[in-house]
Order: sequence, then C-alpha cells, then structure tokens
Amino acid sequence: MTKDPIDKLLDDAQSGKSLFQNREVLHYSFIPNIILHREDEQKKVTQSLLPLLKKSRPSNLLVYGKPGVGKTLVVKKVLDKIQERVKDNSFPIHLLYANSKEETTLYGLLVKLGGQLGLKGKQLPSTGLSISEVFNRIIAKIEEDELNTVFVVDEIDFLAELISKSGKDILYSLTRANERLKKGTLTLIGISNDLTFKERLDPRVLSSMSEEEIVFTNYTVEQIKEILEERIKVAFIPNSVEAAALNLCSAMSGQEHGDARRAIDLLRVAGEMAEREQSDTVKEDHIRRASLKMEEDKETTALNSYPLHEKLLILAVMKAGGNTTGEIYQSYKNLCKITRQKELTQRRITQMLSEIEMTGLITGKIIHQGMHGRTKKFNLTLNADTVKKAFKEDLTLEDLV
DNA sequence: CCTCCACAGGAACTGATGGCGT
DNA sequence: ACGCCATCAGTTCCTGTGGAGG
Repeated sequence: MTKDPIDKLLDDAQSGKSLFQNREVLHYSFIPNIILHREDEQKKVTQSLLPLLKKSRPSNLLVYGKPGVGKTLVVKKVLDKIQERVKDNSFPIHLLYANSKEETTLYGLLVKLGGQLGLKGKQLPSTGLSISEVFNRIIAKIEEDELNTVFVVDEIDFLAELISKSGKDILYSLTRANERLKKGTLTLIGISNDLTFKERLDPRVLSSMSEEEIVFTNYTVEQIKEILEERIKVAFIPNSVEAAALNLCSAMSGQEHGDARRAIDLLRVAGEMAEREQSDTVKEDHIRRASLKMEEDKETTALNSYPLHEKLLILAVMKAGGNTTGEIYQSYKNLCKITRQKELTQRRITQMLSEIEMTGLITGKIIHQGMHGRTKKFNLTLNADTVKKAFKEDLTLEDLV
C-alpha cells in the first residue's frame, strides 16, 4: 500500500517506528473486500440484481439495517463486481451513489446523481432550475445514451423526509421512471437505517420500491471481534494490539447496536494514541481514553459548528440549567443585550431548542404544571467546561464565558 | 368537574440569496 | 432585463393540552 509521504516522514521523525503497517484499513469504508458475516446478505443482494447480467432491469430494492452493519459496503461490493463482469460486453452499467444525509436538499441530491451521470456545468447547474426540470434532464440523458443505471440512495428515509416537506413526489417519479424510458433502465436501491420508514411511505411508491427487501441484522459482540481481528491483521504490525484491548473495543461498540464502524474508528483512534505515546502495544487504557476523546471531539465540533444564536442559546441553557423555556428565553435575551445582538422570537427559540435537542447536546422534558401551564425543561448533557472551552474562541462570546 | 395557564408545535408566509431560461 | 425556481432563516398567527387549584 502506498502511504502518504508526509505522513511517513512525520511518523518516522516522531517515533522511529510505527504501530501501523496499513492505516487505511482502519477507515471503515475503505476496504470493501473485508466483509465478514454477511455471506447471506451478499448472496441475496446479488440475486436480486442478477437481471442486470441478462440485460434486463432488476426489481427495485430496499435494504434495511442499523448503522454500521455493512449495508452500504455490501451493496457497493456487489455492484462493483457486477460492473466488472459486464465491463467488456457493450452493456454498460452506471452506478450512481448518493447519501441523502449529505445532500441536505432534494435538489442537491438530484444534482449529485446527475453529476455522476456525466451531466455537468451548463447541463446541470447547481441551482436555478426547477426540480422537475433536473429530473427530466437526467431521464433524457439516460435515454440518449441508452444507459443502464442503478441509483443507490443511502439513508433514503431522509430523502422521504425532504419530499414530504416539499410535496414533490420524486420518489414516485423515480420508481416509475422506467415506464417513461424507451431506452436504458433505471433501478433504485434504497438503503435505510429506519425499519419503520416503510410505513410512512406513500403506498404507490411502496409497491414499486419494495419489490425486494433485505434486512441486515446487527452484529454480535463476537462477530465484531472477528471483524476487528481481520482488520488488525492488515492494519497493525503483528502483536501490537493486546487481547484485552481488543475485547474491550468490541464490547464497547458491540453491546449497544453492533456497530462495526464505531468499533473500527475507536480502534484507529486508540492506535494513533498509543503510537503517539510511543507505546509498543495498544492497551485497554488506550481504548478507554480514545472513547472519551472521540466523545469529546464530537461534542466540541458540534458546539463550534452552531451559528451564533444557537450558541447563545446553549449558553442560556447552561446558565438557566434545568429551567423552563420561558426562563431560558429570558436568559437568552439578556445574553443578546450583552452581545448587542438582535433577539429572535420565542417561536424560533423553541424550534432551535428542539433542533439542538435532536443532536443530543441538551435534553428536554415536557412537564405539565397544571394551572401553570405546559412547558419544557431543558438540561445540558455535557459538562459546562466543555462548552466554555469550545466557545472561548468565538469573539462575540469571549467575555461571556 | 371545570378552568385556565404557559407554553408546544403546526402552517403559512416573507425577504434574501443565487442562478437559471429566454 | 425579466420572471421563475428552490432554499433558508425567521416571523406571524394559530390551535392544542395535562393537571393544580378553585
């Protein structure tokens, strides 16, 4: 494996020797060849896509499973293989992959897909057109080049959410696009974390979307351990991860949802930590500290990425911890005065509060106080120091913390 | 048993941004 | 040059509600 030369130099300078022999393996998505415990699923996915080899359109496909159980990995691997098979025989298959979580809007998602089809610049501007226009251009392109396309839409539940907001029925159009296509085909593969997502779907879409369904089960702790072992073999130099560390790592991320991605990330961070400390092995303690560090980093970046008023609001929650919306709003208005910001309406504040609540930085609890009405009490879930540290760099907030 | 509080949270709208087609 | 389209942050107006206190 080639290694970034800068990395290599820095590594050598730092410690003389590295714990790693191939770092990349410890990035979950980089090594699609290492997939364990997913033989059944691989088989099923392949089977349902088999018609592609026979030059016809396979059924649309829905794939379910919790995060980090290898859904995307398996789908990508199967499609890669299929693509390789048909590469030479004048039956090109185009793979389009988009993640609905990364593209925040419907428009963005379509543009991303279109871009992978080779539409660019003037043909597909990143703004300005109507959604149906973009859609038509994609269809036109498929038809014109007689393409056989497979749309892989990751986290399709998010897409469904966007659609329900805007009222545009793109999923329906997508699933029925084949009826419009004279040449070329379009297959939709939806990947969803949410097993209940189906119920919220338009029945018309549902019937054509879920022609086939595959459910991925969670990994067990045991399986996660094997997955980690497999990666360790490639990633680390031999005998540099202690058994206790491995056990802890798989237990920590395995017990909850069987999330292999988290386990691998954790191992990587722990490894880097151990290396930096010039330790010869990755120990249990490294895993523990890595887990804490990841948690804290996540919080800090989340805090920093909020816009000003959300930050003020978090400070207000901190000051008026455990208090009702009304009190927090007062506290927030004070902060606005101090920082000379225009204060927003309470309606917006409640909305922001529930947005922040969704990310888990604060928790809210609805309480009924009889005569004294209904309100929601919010609490910070992280400790105040983390917040202070994170906000210190923000100039407008400097003197508040 | 009824009342009435203090908000929750939905819906519809506005104005700004950015970029299209013609 | 003009109208149009999507999106985002924010506003205005609104209806709904569990239960303490009367």
